[in-house]
Amino acid sequence: MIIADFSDKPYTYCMGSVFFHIDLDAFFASVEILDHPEYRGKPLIIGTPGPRHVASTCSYEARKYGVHSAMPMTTALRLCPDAICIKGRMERYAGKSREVMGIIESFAPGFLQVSIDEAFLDMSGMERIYPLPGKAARMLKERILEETGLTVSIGVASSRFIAKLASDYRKPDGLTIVPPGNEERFVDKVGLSKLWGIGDSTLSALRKRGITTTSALRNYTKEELSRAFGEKSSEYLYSIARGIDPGIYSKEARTRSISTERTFFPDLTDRNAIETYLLEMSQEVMFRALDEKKVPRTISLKLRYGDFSTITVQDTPRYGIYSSSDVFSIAKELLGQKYRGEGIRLLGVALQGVYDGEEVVQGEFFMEKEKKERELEKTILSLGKKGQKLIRARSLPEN
DNA sequence: TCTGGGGTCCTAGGACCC
DNA sequence: TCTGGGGTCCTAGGACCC
Repeated sequence: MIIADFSDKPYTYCMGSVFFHIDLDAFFASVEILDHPEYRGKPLIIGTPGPRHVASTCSYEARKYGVHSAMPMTTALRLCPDAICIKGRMERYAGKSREVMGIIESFAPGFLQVSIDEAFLDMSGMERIYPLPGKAARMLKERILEETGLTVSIGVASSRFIAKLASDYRKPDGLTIVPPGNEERFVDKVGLSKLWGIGDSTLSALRKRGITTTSALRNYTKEELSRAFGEKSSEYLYSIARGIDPGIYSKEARTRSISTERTFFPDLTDRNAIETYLLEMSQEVMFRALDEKKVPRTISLKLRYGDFSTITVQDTPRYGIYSSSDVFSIAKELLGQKYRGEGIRLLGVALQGVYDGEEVVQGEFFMEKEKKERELEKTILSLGKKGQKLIRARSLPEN
C-alpha cells in the first residue's frame, strides 16, 4: 500500500466533515487479471485492435509503455506491441462493481456512487464506529481486497473535490489523507493539469495568459477571470485554485439523455445503409427508454464526417414521442435536412429531455394507435430480454 | 498520435411572452 | 416611433469526465 499523508497531526473527526473517495485501480483490467491469472504481470489492454478503436483501460504494466485509456489502439500497440488485447465484458465488470459497491455502501451511510468504478462516502460524524478516518480507510481497503480480490485507492479529505483528487494522487492501492487546512498546499502539489474539470482546452487558454500553476492562477481576481472565461468557469477556477470544492456532485442531475452512437470503418456512404443503421439505433435508444418507462421530449441526430467535423441537429416536436417509429421518422427527417452526401464516420441518435412518461401514456387522451405501437414494442422488448433478437425488420410503418 | 461510447453541464443567440 | 428588461424554451456547439 502506498500512503501519502498531508497531516502534521492526526486527522480526527472533530476537525469537521470527512469524505472518502474510493476508486478501483485499473478496474476492467484488474477484473480480467482476476479471472485469468495468467495475465498477471503482463501488459494488458481492454480494447479491440484496429483503426478507429481506442483503449478503454489497461494494466499498470501497459502504462509503463505510455499506454493510457482513450488512446487510439494503433498508437497503443505501437508503444507496446506485445500487449494482450481483450474485448471488454461489460456485464462481468458491472457484476464485480456491484460487489464492491455493496461493501462500500455497507461501510457507512453517506454513500454516493458516481460511476462503475468510483464512489464517495460521507464519513462525517462516524467517530463512534471508526476512531480515525485514516484507519477506517485502511479497514475498507482491506475488506474490499479480501472479499473481491480487487485493490482500490482512497482519498480522505474534508470535501468531495479534494477527496477525489487525493484518491488519484497515489495509485494503485493508494491511500492519501489531506486534513483540513492543507487543501491549498495539496492542489499545488497535484498541479493545474491534473485538477478535475481542467482539460486540454482550458489548460491552453490558461497557458496563453501565462498561467501554468495553481499559485499563478490564485493571483487573478474573480473579475479578471470572469472577463476571460465567463461567469461559471471563473467561479470554478477561482475555487479550485484555493482547494475549495466548487460543488462537484452537489446538485441533482437535471436532464437525462439516452444515446447511442457508432463509428464506422470505412466511412459509410450508402444512403440506404445509413438509414438502416439509423433505424437500428432509433430502436435501441427507444427500447432503453421504454424499459425505464421514460418518454423523451427531443430527438437529436449526430453526424461526423471523414474529416472529423461533427454536426448535431435536434427536434422537439409538439406532439409526443412514444415509439421507436416516431424516433426513426424524426431522425430520418433530420438526416434529410443536414446530410451533405459525403462519407459518414459516425452516426448517433440521442433522446433528450427524458421524463417519467407512463402516466402520460396511460392517459385517456392518448391515441389508441400509439398505445398499440408502444405495447407492441414493449412485447418485443420483453422477448429481447429473454435472449431473442430484438431488431425488427426494416419494414416499420414509415411516413 | 489520429481521435470510442455514454453521459453532464455551459454558452450564446433567437423566438416569444409579459 | 425605433426599441427596455426579464423569463422561458429551443438550438447548436463545445468542454469535460469515466
